[in-house]
This record gives sequence, C-alpha cells and structure tokens, in this order.
Amino acid sequence: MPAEREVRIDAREQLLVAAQALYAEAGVAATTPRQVLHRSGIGQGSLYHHFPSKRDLARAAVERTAQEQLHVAEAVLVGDQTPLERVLAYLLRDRDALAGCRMGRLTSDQAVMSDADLLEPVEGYFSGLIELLGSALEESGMTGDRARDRAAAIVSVVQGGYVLARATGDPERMRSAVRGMAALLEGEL
Amino acid sequence: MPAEREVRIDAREQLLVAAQALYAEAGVAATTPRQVLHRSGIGQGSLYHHFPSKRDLARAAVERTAQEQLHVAEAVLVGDQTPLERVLAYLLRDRDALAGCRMGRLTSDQAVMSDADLLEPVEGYFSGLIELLGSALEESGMTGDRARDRAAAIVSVVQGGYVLARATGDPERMRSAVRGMAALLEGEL
DNA sequence: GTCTATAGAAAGATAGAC
DNA sequence: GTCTATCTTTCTATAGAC
Repeated sequence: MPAEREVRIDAREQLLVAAQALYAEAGVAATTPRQVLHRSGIGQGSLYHHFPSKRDLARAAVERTAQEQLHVAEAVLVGDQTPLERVLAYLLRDRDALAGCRMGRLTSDQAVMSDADLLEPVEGYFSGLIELLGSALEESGMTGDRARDRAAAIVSVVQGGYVLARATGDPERMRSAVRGMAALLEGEL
Repeated sequence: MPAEREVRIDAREQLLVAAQALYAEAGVAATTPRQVLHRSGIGQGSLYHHFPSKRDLARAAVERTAQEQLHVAEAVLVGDQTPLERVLAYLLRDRDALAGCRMGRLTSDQAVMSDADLLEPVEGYFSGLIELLGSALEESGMTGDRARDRAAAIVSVVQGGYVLARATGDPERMRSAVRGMAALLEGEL
C-alpha cells in the first residue's frame, strides 16, 4: 500500500468538500468554479482534471450531501425509543434555521431543477425522509394513508420553518412552527 | 387628461410585469436584464432609463409581487365564514405546486438574501400571513401563544409542500402534506 | 423616452508547461 | 496531477443617436 495514499488528502476530495460548503451557503447555480477553487486552495486546471465540467462537480457534491443528510435523519428516526419519541425528536431537533436546509434550498436552484441528474439525489433524500417518518408512524398504529399524510406534513413543516426563519431573520419562527406541529401530533397520538 | 395615458401601457409597467414573471420562474439572481428586456419587448436603454440598476428593478418587482400575494391570502382569510372554514380554505387552496411559491423561493435567492431592501417585502409577506392566520385562530377561541404556533405551522406546511412537490416532481406530495395538516387541525378544533 | 451599439468585468472552460 | 495563463461567452451597465 503506497504511503502517499495515507498522507495526502487528494485534490478531488478537497474540491468536493469546498463545493458542498458553498452549495449550502449560496446554492449550486450561484457558486462559481473560481469560488470552489479559492476555498479549496486548488489550482484552476485541477478542477477540470477531476470533473469535466461544473455540472459534474455539482452532481458528485450534491449526491454526497444527500447521502450524508439522510444518514443524519436515520440516526434520529431509527432506534429503540417509542415511535412518537423518535418523530418528536426529529421534529424538535436543533437546526441552524437561518442557514436554510442544504437539500430543500436546491428545489429553488436553477442549476438543480434543470438537470435530472442533479435533481435525483434531492428526490431520493425527501422520499427517504418521508418513508422513514411514515414507517415510524405506522409502528405507532397509524394506517398507511394517514401515516403518509402526517409524514409529508412533518417534513413540510421543517422545510417551511427554514423559509419562515430566513424570511423574517428570526430562528424563533422555525421553533414556533415545529412546536405547533408537535402539539398537534401529541394531541392525536 | 392626456389620451396617451389611456392608450399606452408604459414601458416601466411592461418591464415590471416581465420581471415578476421571470422571478417566479427562475428567481431574482438567475434572471438577467437581457431576459427581462426580451420578454417585455423593450429595448436595452429603456430599462436603465426607468431603473438605475438591476437591483432597483428587483426591488420594485418584488415589492409588487409581495403586495399582490398578500391580497390574495387576505381574500381567503378574511370573510364571514367560520374561522376554521377560512383556515382550511387557505390550507387546502389549489396551488401550482410544481411552480413553487413566488415569495418562499426568494428565501434561497442570493440576490434577495444579500439585500435588506429586497428582503423587507418578503418578511412583510410572511409576517402578514402569520398575523392573518393567527387572528383567525384566536377568533375560534385559541389563546395567543397557541394560535401563533399553529399559524406558523400552517404557513410552513404550505411552504414545505412546495419544496416536497418540486423535489419529487409530484404535486400530490403537497396535497398529502396539507391534507395531513388539515386532519390534525380538525382534530383539535 | 426609446432605441442600437458597445464598453468593462466576470463567468465557464481550455492549453500547455512542469 | 497540478499549476499558470488565456480563450470565449455572457453578464451588467453606459454612450449616444433619434
């Protein structure tokens, strides 16, 4: 096993990490290859050596973020607590509301919405999330249809909470929304 | 009263209407002055005659869209039906889910989020919306705190519904989310 | 007030040395 | 594989005729 593999974090990796961070801050369309290069400290030509185009870099970065974020959700939603506890834990989780959702914001990103390959991981993330929540709700005795609608509502409240918080500049708006949803769910379950 | 005022829809108006439509489709940052000119059929120089910069055009267009959209919400939320009927009418309203929300999408728009003057009408729209919903819920006998949280949750479900629909390419996701929310509210009220 | 033409900066992408 | 230098296109904005 060659030593270089151990010592050096390759340029490709650094480019991906920089791109993921910039996409979270500004979105895909608004992030220029120059910004990715500057943040990663890598030179111009190297980006185009590893990724044929800006689009290819975006695909790799978005796919990775989607997987990472879904794993975070799984960690909260799969476990040995009661279904209601897990659902409420997801809903009331601490979030950087003013930063916005890494995945949700991509649905108003031109670069993502006009490219099926970029949209696919976004769809996978949200379908997976609803699936996880729906399963938890079914475990608690809810029928399939009801569970699906409640799951979609829960994911939506979180996504909309980001919108409200960013629109008003007030993270408390997000907390207010999820608190309202949590109260409604506790009344039902 | 000069006849020209009646006959001609001035260039300024045409530019604003074109900008509003393009912002709804692609957002502010992603819309170029060229696109606005092309859609409005107006020449280059005229834009900069009426609006000193792209930013000034954006301010005027976003402000107008915010007012229009808030009036639409008022029409549903203020009336002589019962508070629950009005709230449910707002929640279950027919929406072009795949198009996204004209106002909500601006919270992930670089041009808007980096400009306090552009963000202000967005904040006004969402604050106004929560206020309208909160008042309706208070009318139905809910306390102020509860009403505020429920109102934020309702607005959030709609905003998140747009995100879900666009992420999955399926308008039914939005309907599922608002149906879930409507069921929870009906259980409580 | 409206137009055509174009300036100046920044974007995405490529060339070619090392 | 990584770098610097540069090409081409598109962007925002301005100039100046009508």
